[in-house]
Amino acid sequence: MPELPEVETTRRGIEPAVTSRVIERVVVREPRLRWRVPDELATLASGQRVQQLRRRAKYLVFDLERGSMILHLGMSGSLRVMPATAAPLPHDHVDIILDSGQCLRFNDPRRFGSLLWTVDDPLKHPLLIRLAPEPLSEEFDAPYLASVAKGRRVAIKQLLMNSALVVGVGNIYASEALFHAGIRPQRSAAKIRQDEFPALVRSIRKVLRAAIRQGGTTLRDYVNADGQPGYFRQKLFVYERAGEPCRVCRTPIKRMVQGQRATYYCPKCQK
DNA sequence: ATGGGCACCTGGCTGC
DNA sequence: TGCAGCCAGGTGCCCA
Repeated sequence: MPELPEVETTRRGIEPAVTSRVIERVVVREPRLRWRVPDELATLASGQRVQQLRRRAKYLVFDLERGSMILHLGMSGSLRVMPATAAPLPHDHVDIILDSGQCLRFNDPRRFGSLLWTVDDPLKHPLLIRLAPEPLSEEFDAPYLASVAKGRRVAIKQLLMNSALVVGVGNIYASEALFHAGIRPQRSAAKIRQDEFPALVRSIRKVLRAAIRQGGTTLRDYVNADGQPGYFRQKLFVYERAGEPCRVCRTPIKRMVQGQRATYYCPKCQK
């Protein structure tokens, strides 16, 4: 599910409810997520005040006084703020119960999400340490993208989804950014011209920022901290629009498969 | 080092 | 109505 805009929307929605609150207890109803939720997490996190809630790529990092929780929403996860007394529904795997009487409830039908614990610098965690720069940071610019694309024979769309090179861009926003940059998804990264990188970087940033403004994209499962969907779906130019007219030139949008993932593009607008 | 394919899991939809 | 088959916002791991 969630790509950077949905994770960032979740972070912003949850932050006011958790920052400076004490975690009273953690209820793990289903520990079998992508990685088993550590048995000791509930005990170690309980009684600790939340110092800050950060996002790194598609991970949420809850920094406590001693240790951090690292949470990933996977494909179908969502995190909501609600009264701790609310009855749990199917796939409500974890509750983080706060001293405010509210809880953060983690729901994830497919269980591709994860909830981990570390007492070290969370950014040095094995899952986070190799992540590329944030696409909305200054570090991510045309010379950077050109340098990581150099000599890479993979398709540019798959390169954009490689978290060692670019983070936060998943299946929706890779297709969307390439549309706005006028680049065909199947072109080899090595064959992107130098003069195309600035437009591609601008498109990635523009699409991610615009999606955050709309509260992300809801296709199926995703809801924000208040249980509301994101509204960026209405602003998608190609994703899940196969056969429909391009919003710019009316040519039917095409669908193809790359690396076992659907890719959408306009055969006329994208070269 | 790079790239391709598989695995993990549940649920919704399509078409026979 | 039932059911097989396909598809879905991610990503670590294994293999060539």
